[in-house]
Amino acid sequence: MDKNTHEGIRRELSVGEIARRSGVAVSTLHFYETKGLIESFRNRGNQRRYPRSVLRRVAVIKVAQKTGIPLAEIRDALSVLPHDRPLTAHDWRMLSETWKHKLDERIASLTALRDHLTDCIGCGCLSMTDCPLRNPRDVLGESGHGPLILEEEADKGAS
Amino acid sequence: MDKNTHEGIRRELSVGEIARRSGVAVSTLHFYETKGLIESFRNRGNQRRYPRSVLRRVAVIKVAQKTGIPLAEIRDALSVLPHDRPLTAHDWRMLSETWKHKLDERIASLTALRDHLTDCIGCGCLSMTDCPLRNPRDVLGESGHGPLILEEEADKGAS
DNA sequence: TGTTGACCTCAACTATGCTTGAGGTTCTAT
DNA sequence: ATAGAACCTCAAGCATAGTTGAGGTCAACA
Repeated sequence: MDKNTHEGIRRELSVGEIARRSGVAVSTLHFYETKGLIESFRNRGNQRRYPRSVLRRVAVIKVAQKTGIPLAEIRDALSVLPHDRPLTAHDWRMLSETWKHKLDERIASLTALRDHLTDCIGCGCLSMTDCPLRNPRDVLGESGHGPLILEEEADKGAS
Repeated sequence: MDKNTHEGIRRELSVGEIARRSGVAVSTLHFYETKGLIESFRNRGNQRRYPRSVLRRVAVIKVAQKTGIPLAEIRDALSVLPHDRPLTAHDWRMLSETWKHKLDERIASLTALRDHLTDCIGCGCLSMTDCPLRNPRDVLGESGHGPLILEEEADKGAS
């Protein structure tokens, strides 16, 4: 009677239910699974079944994404936590504090950029040597491609 | 004598020179050209030549990118400006003010997110209905995919 | 029992922002 | 004149974050 059908107390949720409850597409859940962010087991018909804890996990993933953390990093952060038990308050504190720091850094970078931009709206120099907007040292190390060789607009002699 | 060779007064720069002076790769300049962000003319051997004004243009592109503006939008913003004359102080003020506003918004979003995160570090609820972190209304409309249908964790009856 | 919706896999496609490589040409210095 | 650097085009590849579609199976309700 009412074990895993109709409505009732279900500990196992299907992919469609997770999708509806978490607000992400079914294809995204499949995708997250291939990337190791979430896990499922299968029922005898090979359909995915999830423990309720995956709902929390997906919620955490979405929050982390909003802060700008790439999926691979989210996966690594979550990888220390077992898939089959809900995240504890402690787990969440660890994760959210780490991510908050990163977010703080991102905000600081963008704020610095904005301040430079504000200063430079009046001047418009964009000099590679002088303008803080052009200086790659302080603002946003978003791509780790190593230092660019920045030769300068050294020939000021052009008429 | 010394017209376009060796060193001297060159108004026309090759792609390699632009790359060195602006700090972007040659391939990137080609790419920007295909995307309509910059333009070049050709010498009689079919090699690209650029007016010096493209240096400023590339500088502006890089700054805009740092603020998180996608290339297509940068292209549109720059499209109203002629390629063959340097950006004026006025041009720059228009562009940088627009971008500053967007940057302000981004910062505001991220700051709101961080504040929610700070609040939620202690609670860890992540409730879809109650938690500001889960509420999609205020934070970061980064993807314009339309509103998600967010059904809720409505069955609180699970043991 | 039958139909229909939900599910399965796997490959291919989207978009952004480039880089890399092959195969060939041009420029510049000596 | 010739070597080598710099340039050309075009196609393919990479990384991120997914979506879409084809072809087929399963589950749940009537």
